[in-house]
Amino acid sequence: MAKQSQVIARERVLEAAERLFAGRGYAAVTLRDIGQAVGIKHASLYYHFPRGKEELYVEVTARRMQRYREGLERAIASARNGWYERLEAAANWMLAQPTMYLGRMMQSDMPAISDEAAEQLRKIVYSSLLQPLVAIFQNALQDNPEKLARSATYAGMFLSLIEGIDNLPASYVQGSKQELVKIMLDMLSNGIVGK
Amino acid sequence: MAKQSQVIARERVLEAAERLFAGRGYAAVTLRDIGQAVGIKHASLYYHFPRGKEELYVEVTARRMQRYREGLERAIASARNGWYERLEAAANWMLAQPTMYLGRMMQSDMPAISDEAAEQLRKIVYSSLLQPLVAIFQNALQDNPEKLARSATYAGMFLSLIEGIDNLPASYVQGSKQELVKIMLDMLSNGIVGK
DNA sequence: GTCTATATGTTGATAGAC
DNA sequence: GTCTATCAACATATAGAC
Repeated sequence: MAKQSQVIARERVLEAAERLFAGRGYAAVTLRDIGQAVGIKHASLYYHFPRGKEELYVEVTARRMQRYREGLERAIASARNGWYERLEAAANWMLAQPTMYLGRMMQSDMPAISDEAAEQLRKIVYSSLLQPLVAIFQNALQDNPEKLARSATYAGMFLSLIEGIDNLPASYVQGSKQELVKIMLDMLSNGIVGK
Repeated sequence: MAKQSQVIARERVLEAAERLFAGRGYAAVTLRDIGQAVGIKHASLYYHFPRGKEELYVEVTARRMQRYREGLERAIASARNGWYERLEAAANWMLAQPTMYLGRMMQSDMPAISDEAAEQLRKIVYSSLLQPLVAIFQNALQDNPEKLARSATYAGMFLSLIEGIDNLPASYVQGSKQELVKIMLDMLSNGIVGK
């Protein structure tokens, strides 16, 4: 194939790799898969990413998380100014995205790459996902110092619940995702059982 | 090595395989790893499990989940007879076990095995983890038909929260796991923010 | 029951031509 | 920039001796 612009070729590789890694995870995607998706041989990938698969994975994952964070912050900012509305906007936006596979990322992909790369990515992933949510809780809990200090914990719980909605089998979660978000937010507001 | 009792040899293989698969997941464990852990060559594993790695994985995972369910039910039964105490007992018991890696199991291991095996295991996993929890919610919500119908959803949310506690990085969850359980249960009782 | 030997496939990576 | 060719490493799995 004819020589292409350096930037364009590299960008096409990044896009294909991002789509594949995000969908199947680190180990299940081979360099040959990525090459095939772009239309080049896998050996040619080393021209753009001399250090190979891991370098490619780190770069696309970092990129993906940063874009995710931007989208999440935008979705939150565009909601009305109450904590309920902001959490609802965050949840609905996240559930409208392709599944994040956070569990696989943390429990399967990270252990498969070098410790340094994993540590770097873990920070990016959690700051991208959690910080926008932490801000909502901090704002909502201003009047309650004890709970305010637990904003990060609440944000983590919220994130876990979102992930759970994406993962639980359909047979266990009757109703649409939007309805589940309402149930979830109702729980965060008033509790389930009442003590 | 001398010939051993059929049952004993097979059992030793199962134990080693279970420990390895539970810790590292399906793809990251090789038959050589399992053979080495037992002290035999990997080819010998085919004597006990003629259909190879996948058969071994399915058998140990099903076994593990059934034992998990028994332990969970026992922990719940030994708690005092309120929903709060039962959920607390369930949570603390689960967090005292080795990490389940449910996300990895569902998002990485299952896609790596055959569809039939995956479907079979998914049912076992979710029934083992969720049914004991569903029973608690059903009991607690008897007086509220609308919420009672959502018992499975609540149980799923509870499970997601437990998983989340196991997964979130230490920097985001100050405090011990027991304290986190209290925070979580307080949220399930009364909500976080109050509407 | 466990061994050795081997078949067969896949993977990430490198070297060098064009 | 992309190619072909090749490599070493490692995987699952099978055949047959002991």
